[in-house]
Amino acid sequence: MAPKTKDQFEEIRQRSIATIKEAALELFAHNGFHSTSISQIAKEAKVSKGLLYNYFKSKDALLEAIIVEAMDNGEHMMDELRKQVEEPFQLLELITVGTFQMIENNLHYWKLMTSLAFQTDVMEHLTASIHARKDKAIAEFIELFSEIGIQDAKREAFAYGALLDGILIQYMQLDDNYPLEEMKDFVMNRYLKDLKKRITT
Amino acid sequence: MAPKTKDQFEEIRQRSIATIKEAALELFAHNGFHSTSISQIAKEAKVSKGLLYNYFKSKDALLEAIIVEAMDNGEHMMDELRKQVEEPFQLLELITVGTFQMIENNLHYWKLMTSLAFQTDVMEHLTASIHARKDKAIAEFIELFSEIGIQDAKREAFAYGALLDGILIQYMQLDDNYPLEEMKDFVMNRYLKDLKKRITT
Amino acid sequence: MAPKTKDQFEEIRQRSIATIKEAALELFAHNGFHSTSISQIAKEAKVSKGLLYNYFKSKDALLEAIIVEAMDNGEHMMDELRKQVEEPFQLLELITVGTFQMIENNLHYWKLMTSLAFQTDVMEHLTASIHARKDKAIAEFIELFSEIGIQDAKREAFAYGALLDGILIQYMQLDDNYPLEEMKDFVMNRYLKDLKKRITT
Amino acid sequence: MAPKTKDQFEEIRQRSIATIKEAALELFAHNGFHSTSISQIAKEAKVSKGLLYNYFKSKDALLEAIIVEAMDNGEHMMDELRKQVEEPFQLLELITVGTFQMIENNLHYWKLMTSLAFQTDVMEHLTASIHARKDKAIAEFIELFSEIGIQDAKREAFAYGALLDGILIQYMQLDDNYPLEEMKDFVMNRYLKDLKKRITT
DNA sequence: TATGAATGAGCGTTCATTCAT
DNA sequence: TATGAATGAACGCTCATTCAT
Repeated sequence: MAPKTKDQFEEIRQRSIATIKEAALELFAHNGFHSTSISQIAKEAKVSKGLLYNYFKSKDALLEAIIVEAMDNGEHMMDELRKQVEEPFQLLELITVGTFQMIENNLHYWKLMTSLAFQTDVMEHLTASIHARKDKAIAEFIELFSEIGIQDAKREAFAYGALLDGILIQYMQLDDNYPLEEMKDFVMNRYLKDLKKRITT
Repeated sequence: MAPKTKDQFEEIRQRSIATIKEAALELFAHNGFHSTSISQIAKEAKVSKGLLYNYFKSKDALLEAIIVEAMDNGEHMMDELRKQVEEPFQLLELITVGTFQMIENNLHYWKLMTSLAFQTDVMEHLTASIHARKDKAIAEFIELFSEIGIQDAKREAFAYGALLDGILIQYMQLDDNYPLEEMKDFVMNRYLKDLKKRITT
Repeated sequence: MAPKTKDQFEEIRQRSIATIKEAALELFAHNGFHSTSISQIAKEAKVSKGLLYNYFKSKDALLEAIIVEAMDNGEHMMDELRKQVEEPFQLLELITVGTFQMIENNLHYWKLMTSLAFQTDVMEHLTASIHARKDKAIAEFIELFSEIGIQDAKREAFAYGALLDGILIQYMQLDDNYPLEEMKDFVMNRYLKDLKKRITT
Repeated sequence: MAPKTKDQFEEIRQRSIATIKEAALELFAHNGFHSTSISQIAKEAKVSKGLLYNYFKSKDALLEAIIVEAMDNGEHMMDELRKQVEEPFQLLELITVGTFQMIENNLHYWKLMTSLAFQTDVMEHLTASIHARKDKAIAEFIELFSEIGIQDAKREAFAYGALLDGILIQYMQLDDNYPLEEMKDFVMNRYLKDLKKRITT
């Protein structure tokens, strides 16, 4: 007879929200944002459309929640790495390896994120906070190059970032036809080695 | 009132087709593929929806025609460059400069192409011919590196391609916040210089 | 923790019911019946939707309860006036003044009531009791004219009622653009005066 | 093989628009604006929902079109009356009779209009032009009283308008229980007669 | 070749109502 | 008594596509 406690409700809420986000991510990633309907998501999450709208006030808001969660995860990973290693060059290496792993482990998800980044019609509805966080990440990356002692840190940071992004993007498009291992080797054993050589001298 | 000749009809056809493709490209580029309706395209092209469907059997087919035309233009540009310069390294430099120019001159268009490349829901309807042509372009690019005399041509070609793609993609996303000139300078005066040094030695 | 007595429960019930009705009236009056949702009412009343449905079996029933309460209040006011004055013509004057005051004090509320009176889709679900009470009020009004000694009481009562209703309705629609004071003066100092003259002669 | 002519298209358009407006008016009047769905209207008009939206960009716009048409008709009627009679008092008599006829002939429609006038949630979406036209009608009505030679024309015009509105509103609510014929007689043979007496003296 | 009226499936979204606790 | 998660039917609206002319 007694109503459910606040904690019980909160647990139910969180479970539903998580289920819905998982279903949405799965479908967005495989079929694209525009080609995925709310009905599909609700069905995949085994939940009514109405409930979905209890938790997310629009399809855009649902997408945004997913993106924000992903950014949180990414930032969390970075923080963890930073805690584990003090030495900045080593940190850069770890970040590089970690980035490759992230994409390989979740290819569909990153394809989604990449496509979204270029779909202005979708992105312009997302809050400014997302852009702010991207800017912050870039600044931190440049700062890292600075700490390493690289001359012209900004330029080198952008160049290195471009190289990584380029590799990952080509990998996303060519899949198994892309020589990912070779390129990883190139980055770790050539590009980064060269970079190190230039500092220490 | 005189009956039109076959040639006259053909000319009308070609003009209509071109007008429609231009209107569609304009709208797709600025508003996105999914956010652009056939009605909008027809109105922009000052043509009826019926006529549009006379020439393109579906929205997807219209998109495909646009992409194919763009690839034709790109390939044509490459052929022209190849005719103008014999020396392979100089050709690489020209291709690099030309690529930067292309993106800068038509930012919206390239954002569209890039976003499409990652939207599996749209791309999977496009014919295999597109993939074939992309593969061919990559092969030719590797071949160019080979001609230049670079060791490990495939790896270096991919790396260079990744660097360029990465720069352009970051530019597309950051717009005016991106240090494009610096990065162009980096590519032309550092990366390519280094590359050249390695051959001649 | 002591178990509540029956009276305590009843008091809680009555307080909840009153709070809900007040919240609903406020929202119906300002936003309209169809444009007000049960969720909004529950939130405004700081009560759960479930509780609301404990007390009112549907949205329509809630509306009906509000209307019935309003009619009760109106009838109560009339009874009070009748107790205070014996002389019928004076009573008519008081009723007239009171009616103007009622509408001026609660414009939104009376707009709601008026609009409802013409919305067959809403009203047809309300019980017959409302119509019965309206008929009774009309009969009493005619009776009052009869007591005053007016010839052709029914006709005159309807005419006077129409005049008042018309003024109030136009006031509701024109708001500040309506010469309400002038019209009140017209009713009290012309129409009623004429009426009186006709009796006493 | 030839496309339809402009005129043919226009005729088709006008026929469809008229059919849809008729169906919508019928349903709005009997069931209310909010309780009538676009689907119902489309079905009643034997037309697809899509076509309805070809001609009316929203449900609100459809309602507005209906109201505007009605106002046009009303104004047209007034103009016709004005052409037929020069003498202002006689014109007032004709307007009065015409108004009664209008409401009697189309009771459901006027119930709709009246209910809408009090539903702020619906009305606020309608253009200002409607309010402007109402203001103009009021001004002309006052002007007519002025021409008749009535002292205090504004006040008398408002009072007479209120009386008519009041009668019609009560008639709309009481239907067959309302002594409409008696009230018409009251207006024509008492109220208007009194009015006339006051001028000529 | 060319038109645009017409369709209908499906979209994102809302909301009165139910129910386990 | 009291909660709010959950439902699902229905809503207003869009749009790729068809077709008679």
